[in-house]
Amino acid sequence: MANTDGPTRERIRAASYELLNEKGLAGLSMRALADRLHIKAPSLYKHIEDKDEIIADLQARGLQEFGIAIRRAGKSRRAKALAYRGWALANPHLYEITVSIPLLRDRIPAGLEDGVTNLIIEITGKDHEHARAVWALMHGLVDLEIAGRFPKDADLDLTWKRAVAMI
Amino acid sequence: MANTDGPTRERIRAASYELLNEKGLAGLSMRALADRLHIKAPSLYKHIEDKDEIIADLQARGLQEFGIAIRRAGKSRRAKALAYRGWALANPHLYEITVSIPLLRDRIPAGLEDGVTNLIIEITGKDHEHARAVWALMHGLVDLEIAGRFPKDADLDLTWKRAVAMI
DNA sequence: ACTTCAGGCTAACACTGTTAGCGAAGGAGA
DNA sequence: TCTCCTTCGCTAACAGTGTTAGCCTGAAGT
Repeated sequence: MANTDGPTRERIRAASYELLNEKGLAGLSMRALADRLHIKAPSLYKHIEDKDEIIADLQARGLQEFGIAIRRAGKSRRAKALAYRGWALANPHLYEITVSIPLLRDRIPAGLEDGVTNLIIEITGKDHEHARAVWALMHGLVDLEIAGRFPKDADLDLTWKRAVAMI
Repeated sequence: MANTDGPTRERIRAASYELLNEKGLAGLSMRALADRLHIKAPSLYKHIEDKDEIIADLQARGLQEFGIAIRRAGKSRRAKALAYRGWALANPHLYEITVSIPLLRDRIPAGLEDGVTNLIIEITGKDHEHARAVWALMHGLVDLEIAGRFPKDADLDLTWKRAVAMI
């Protein structure tokens, strides 16, 4: 029987977190992960079900840490918005894994996604439709910035200032 | 010598366009592409350099068709915004290939990316910073919608109405 | 008729996630 | 202590990915 909750499993989770942050989503392969733990890739499957379990775990950690960062930020909409950008740029791979591949809803703790969504709604203080637009605005800015879609000489600080003013 | 501009190359381009729209980015493999042309995968390399050439070609077509759709829309900001959403939802895979993987700038026609960027700036009629925020807003809305991040019961028509009002 | 070459082909390589099955180490019970 | 069973490593392998090397055939040019 596979050990799905032992100390090795915890080490796998920790190593995958490091690997993601260092090498990005594309660098997160089962063999690279196994190398880091000085075991062979197939041995990972004695402790976890499949790669999606690792993905889901990282998505959950991403959502959680993101939520904490937003909560910690100052109360003003401006502070929250800058915290959004700041966290995403500081953790681009963690941000990527939560937004640019399908969210494995069945395998992350219930309520986690809603918790983050509600957090954004609280920030705006208005209705859900407005909150979604604000969320989309911040997500779009970060996504385009990380993807390098804005020209190098773009003044993104100023762009964010304008964006916050639009809210 | 490889034939890099013959009729077969044109057929490869056409087939890759179909394949992308039918099966999505994940379904666009060299072997699947070759199957559609009734040849074997390695034979593709007699006509093209590598897969990135196909990706770049599709990104260029995406940008071009997107630009046309936006230009054709009514002059109002609202009409333009709805055209943005409409085109992206009607061509999700083409939209995806232009925004969710790195844009192969060195391999798409010069000026194409700037053309689309300028188009968005024209829509807002304001400065670049404002235009970028508007672009991010629309991109974010579409990206989150395609990724299924909004709840099923979300009224996205209304969300877009609010978003347009924010512009 | 001879040569050249475009454009197919198969075999293979390095990579991906994953499964089957083997073997050694350690603990539990007689 | 002997035996048994579980845990947890391992290698070999499979199907998939993009890609390269090298072979062969048919057609076109001189």
